[in-house]
Amino acid sequence: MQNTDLALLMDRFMRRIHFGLQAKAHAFDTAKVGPGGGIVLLTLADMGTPGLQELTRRVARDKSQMTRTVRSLEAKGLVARAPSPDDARVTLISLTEAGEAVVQTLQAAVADTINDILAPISASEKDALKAMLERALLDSDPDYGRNAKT
Amino acid sequence: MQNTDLALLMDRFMRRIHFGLQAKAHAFDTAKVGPGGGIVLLTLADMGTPGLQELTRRVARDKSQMTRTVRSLEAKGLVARAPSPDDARVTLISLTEAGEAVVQTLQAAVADTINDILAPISASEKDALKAMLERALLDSDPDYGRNAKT
DNA sequence: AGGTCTGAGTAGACTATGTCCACTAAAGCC
DNA sequence: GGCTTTAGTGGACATAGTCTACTCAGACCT
Repeated sequence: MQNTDLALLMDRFMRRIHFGLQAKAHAFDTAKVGPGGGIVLLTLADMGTPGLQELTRRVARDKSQMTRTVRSLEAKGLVARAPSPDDARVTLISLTEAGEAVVQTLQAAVADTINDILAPISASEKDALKAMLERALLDSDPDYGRNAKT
Repeated sequence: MQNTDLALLMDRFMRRIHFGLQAKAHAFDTAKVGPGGGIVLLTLADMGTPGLQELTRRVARDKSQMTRTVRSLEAKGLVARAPSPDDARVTLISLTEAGEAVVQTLQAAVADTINDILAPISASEKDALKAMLERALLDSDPDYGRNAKT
């Protein structure tokens, strides 16, 4: 019943990744994107060309913060923003060529770090782990969105 | 090879927990301990009476930040600090009665939230998940598992 | 039409965390 | 005794998180 420690384990796991990446950041974070920007870029690679809100919900961060993060990425030439043709309120965000390139290095670095940490875990277990998390997250994507006020 | 998305999944998972807890924080965070303090308290419940550095390593946070977090918890009467009899440099940190009580509520709230999210995952899978993370962390972290409280 | 409401995005202000680095003091070691 | 290491503290600064308020475009009326 004590699932509490699962949260602690995950927290430690995330930090482990964080430090692992940080240790070799100089080698790949050429665009000086930082953790926040990195997550956004990777997510973007996964989503295609979402609106800012979709993106915000996916990475579960605050609207206004996402505005700022995206702006900083735009300033670095890694993402582009364009008004949606369907709805003039939404801004579509997409990776630029340069952004794609950065994503490649990021993915390599992250995969590398994770593989280090997950070394004692077999490939099939890794898949199971991933599938589990996917299933849990897919199931309910409720509006824990701040500002959602729905 | 694409283990990158595992990191993204975990990140989302953690945030889900975070927001889940935040949503009902008013109901249990009577001591207004916040996420940072909460993790420390829970870890403390798990470790017993570690020195500040052991604790710092376990939660993988910065030394000086831990000093501050612990001080704020001490100010709230949730933890106590005492010089180690063995080594005058180390300060041992322990939960007070009040701290234990808070830990109880925290654990209940966290377990509750996690169970919500992990609803589509069977109990045995949860165990497997936990075991996997434990194994991965144990392997590369010499500090893990020490001072386990009876 | 005009009026009102909702949803997307931006901006500001403030708090909390994270990160770096310099510093004191007690051990530990020749 | 001097020299090096280790635990903890404090300061300064950067990044991320939170909350509120605002603009503007669609949607939905009648």
